[in-house]
Amino acid sequence: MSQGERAADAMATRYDPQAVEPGWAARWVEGGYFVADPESGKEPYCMVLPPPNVTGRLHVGHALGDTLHDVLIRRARMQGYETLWLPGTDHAGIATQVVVERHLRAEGIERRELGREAFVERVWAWKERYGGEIVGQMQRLGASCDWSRQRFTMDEGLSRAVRVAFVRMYDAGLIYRGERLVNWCPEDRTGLSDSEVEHEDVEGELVTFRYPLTDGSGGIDVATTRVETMLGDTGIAVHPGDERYAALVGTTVTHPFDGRAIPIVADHHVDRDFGTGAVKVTPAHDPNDFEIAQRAGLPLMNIFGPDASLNDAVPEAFRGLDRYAARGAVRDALEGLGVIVAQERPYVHSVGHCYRCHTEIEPWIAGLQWFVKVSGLTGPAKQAAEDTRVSFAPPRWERPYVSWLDGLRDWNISRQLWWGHRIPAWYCPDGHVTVALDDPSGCSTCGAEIRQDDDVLDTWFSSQLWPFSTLGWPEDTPDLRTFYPNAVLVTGYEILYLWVARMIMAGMFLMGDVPFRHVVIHGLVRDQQGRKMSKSLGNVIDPIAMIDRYGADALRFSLARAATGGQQDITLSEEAIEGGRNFANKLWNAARLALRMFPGGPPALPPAERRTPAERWLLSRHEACRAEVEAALDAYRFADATQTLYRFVWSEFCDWGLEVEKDRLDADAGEREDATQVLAWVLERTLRLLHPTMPFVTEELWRRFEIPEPEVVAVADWPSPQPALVDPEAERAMGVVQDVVTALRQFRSQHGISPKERFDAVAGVAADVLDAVIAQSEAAVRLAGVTLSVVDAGADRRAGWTTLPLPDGYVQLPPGLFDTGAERGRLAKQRASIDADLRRSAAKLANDGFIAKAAAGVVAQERTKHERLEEQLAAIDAQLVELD
RNA sequence: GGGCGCUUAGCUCAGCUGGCUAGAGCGCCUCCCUUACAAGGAGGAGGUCGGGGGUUCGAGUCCCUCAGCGCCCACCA
Repeated sequence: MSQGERAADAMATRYDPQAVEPGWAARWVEGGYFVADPESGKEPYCMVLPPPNVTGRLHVGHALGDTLHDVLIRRARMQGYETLWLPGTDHAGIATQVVVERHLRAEGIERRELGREAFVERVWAWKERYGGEIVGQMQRLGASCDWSRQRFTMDEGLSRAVRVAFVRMYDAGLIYRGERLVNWCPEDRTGLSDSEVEHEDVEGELVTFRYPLTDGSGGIDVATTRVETMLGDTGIAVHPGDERYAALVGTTVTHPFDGRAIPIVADHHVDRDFGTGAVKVTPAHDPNDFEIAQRAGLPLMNIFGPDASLNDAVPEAFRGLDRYAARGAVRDALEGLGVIVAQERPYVHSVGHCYRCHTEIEPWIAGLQWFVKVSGLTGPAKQAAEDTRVSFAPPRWERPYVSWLDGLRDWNISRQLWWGHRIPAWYCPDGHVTVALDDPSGCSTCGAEIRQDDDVLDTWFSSQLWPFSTLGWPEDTPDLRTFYPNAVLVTGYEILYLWVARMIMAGMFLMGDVPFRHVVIHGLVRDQQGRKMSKSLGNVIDPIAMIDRYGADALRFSLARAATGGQQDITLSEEAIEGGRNFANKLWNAARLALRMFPGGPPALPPAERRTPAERWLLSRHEACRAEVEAALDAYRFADATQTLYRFVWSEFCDWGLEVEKDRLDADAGEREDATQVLAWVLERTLRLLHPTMPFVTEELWRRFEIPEPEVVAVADWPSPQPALVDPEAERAMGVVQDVVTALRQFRSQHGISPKERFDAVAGVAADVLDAVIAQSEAAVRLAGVTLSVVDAGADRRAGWTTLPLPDGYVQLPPGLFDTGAERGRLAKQRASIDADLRRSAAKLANDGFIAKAAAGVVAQERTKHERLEEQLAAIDAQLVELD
């Protein structure tokens, strides 16, 4: 008994992922296969992991992204690139702060009581304790990251990068400080950038009420969805060209609650046709009103505190009310005054919400904030896409990217949080600003004592540096020199603006080059009904539970197969993952059979003249599969690549290749060895093609080949093209064998003939495939359960036998095997179908336009088809006559 | 208001530059525990390709239009 025999015999009838996956995950890391060497001289291929929140756990969206990354990087590694997939985590300012705050509150500890320093310490402790979880989960998934290069957005190097970026942008005039209305989240108590605000339609109420003119000559009607803000109105605006109000511009109205005189101003922003054509202006709580006020010189009147309750600027009766209570109170008060003109309800309008806690955003003056001046950054970022230095897959994402840049407004980067990169700006009592790389000891202007800005930077400010800060920037490191720009960025479309666009802007400005050459955009994972996965719906698929149940390969397979670029999102179900598990098992068992007699070592194909037609067919099909996988992955068509492999393994290698070769595996030594080598050769290469998608099972099976070098398939060569294996003749011959077998099986099934019952059959095949079909007839005999003779289709047919027409030949069966009536019915049905096709074909050929205009090949093909159908029809008719 | 995507079998989806009889997985029906695999094998049923119009010899595929679903962007008082 050879070694190979023992290995195969030792294989269980079922593949058990749990038994093999942890071992390989550990072995890969121990072997250092994923550790990049910037000095290797090989062509680089680098990707950075979109950093998950440091406190996060792996969800199925991560699993999708990680799988696609891993498919690309594992293939690139096998292709001989110097690969680096750099992992890490994000400090995720608001999200993490809120989590820790909530946790502390449960212990009865309030953040503010704790104080800034102590609180930040607590967050660090939290991070140390729970931070690494997602890394372990990614390893279970098989992610081939270079774990030795793991980074965190707040580690020392990256914090330095943030400072350098800030200072450089400041020095270049791209960062400034200003007082503006910001998107304030009253729950998280911080300002947000425009990108962090999610607009949603909300049912509200449009109230129209009347402001009395100060001179007592009447009133002016204004409409609003937020009546409570009238407490902070400092103006009324009308369109400059609106004749209805022209005479009133320059006069004032009187505020009904506090008697303030409020000027009526003209502004082009006002839409004459909306409502009454007059707008109340609340500059401190509405971005448009803020701008109108700037233009008209109206004062700001802040009526809310940080929690969005009314402050002391409003009449006493309203103080302390939160904004929703205030809305009702003010409306009632107006009602009491009898000045409400109309109430439209429900009135649907769009309202901004915090992307973290979903609280309604309150436009608010939060003091001086830092902004990134985007006008200096968008141009190169746009240009990079337009001249395809950055390309998108699918390409349709380029347009939204460009138009987002076009409409971009300055980016508010100040966050009123404690967890994050503190803004490197210091202020002295005289108001001088010091921005410095290293903590300064005094004001850079006057030397006075200074105090650092209390705020931290937007999390995305550090994220935008990720493709180069993780490589060592601002130091000029070997990693940075070798791996920047990254080859590919893989991410979901939901952070195209938040993250991708900003990395490109930052990369162009700070590095002078794009951060990555290709952006691969994937969708959201939804459940089978297309619903978003959510805890409340109970439809969340937990990737770790799936790995426990079906194995990581099964999960990866199902995700890769679902990742079709066509539609926006993908659907996933547990059944789909089960399908992946079944496939891994199929592969396992195929190997169990194919390697039964395999002696070990690199498989070697026997010389061409010793290969059977079926073997030549299998090799040809394998090469076609290889080429298709290659093309699909080059184009980031993950689903196509996966599906192609699935089809080849299951429907070709297993269903026909192995089935036909079984005979030879049982034959005597020479034949058996040849067959074993062919199957092993194909299987071994197929494992390599499959490895990026299903790394564990392929590694486990590949090991059984006992190939001395390399030690793992993870670093084996990616299969190279084998054009010499393309063999159309063998494909045609094997096609005929398949047709013969299938026709016989159909016949058997349709007539309820037991699989155990053997009968005679004659296959008539074209002269040019005759020898090849004869060579495979033994297999055909076994697969169809008949005693088969193969003859030239041109020879005389057996009288009295039933003829089953094939696309390319026929099969004959002896009489008396079946019920005549049933066979007549079967033939009649078949005849109808063929007749319909024949008519369609005839009509086409009778069409002069078709003959004249269609490509010659198409016409010739149609003629061949027509002839074939005619022959088939004739055969059936003869058959029917015979039966009568 | 602007833009994008989707609508193909009971379900989830493929169908590239228009051209064999529109495919796959799951589900369903029949038969089979045949020594690689019952997480399997063999066979089968099931589709007016959302509606309408057009271009073309020929349309699931290209164009127009209508309808429905989903998403993104927008200063919708």
